[in-house]
Amino acid sequence: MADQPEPLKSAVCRLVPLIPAGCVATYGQIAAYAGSPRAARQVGMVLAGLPETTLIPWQRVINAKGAISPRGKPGAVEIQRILLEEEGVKFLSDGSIDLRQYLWQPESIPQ
DNA sequence: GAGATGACGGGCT
DNA sequence: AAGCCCGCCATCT
Repeated sequence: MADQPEPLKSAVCRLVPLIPAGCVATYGQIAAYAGSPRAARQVGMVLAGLPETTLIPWQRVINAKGAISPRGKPGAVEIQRILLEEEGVKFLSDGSIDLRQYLWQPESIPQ
């Protein structure tokens, strides 16, 4: 029987916690592993909807340019940078992250 | 229902 | 190299 496609929100909540501390993943990467390679923006929407008390490491998700995505909420970008630095992620002088060094490269995705 | 918006990505200038 | 533009697609007005 054909199983329902897992809702994106559920997939995000399952996949993002798999990103190890000290690594980052891109929105597009999460979307692709979630089975919706064109849903990068929706991944951002799911993260935006998380409560501030969430245990999900949302800060490890950045954009494909290796930068923290700007957003409406003031200060949120700064917070994300601090959280990542606390996990050992180094930022370049232009405020971006070297994806060659920090991008999450999973060998397999457990169900 | 149509148009605007957004935590994106990739291509072109 | 940096910016601009366009495609994508769920949400919101």
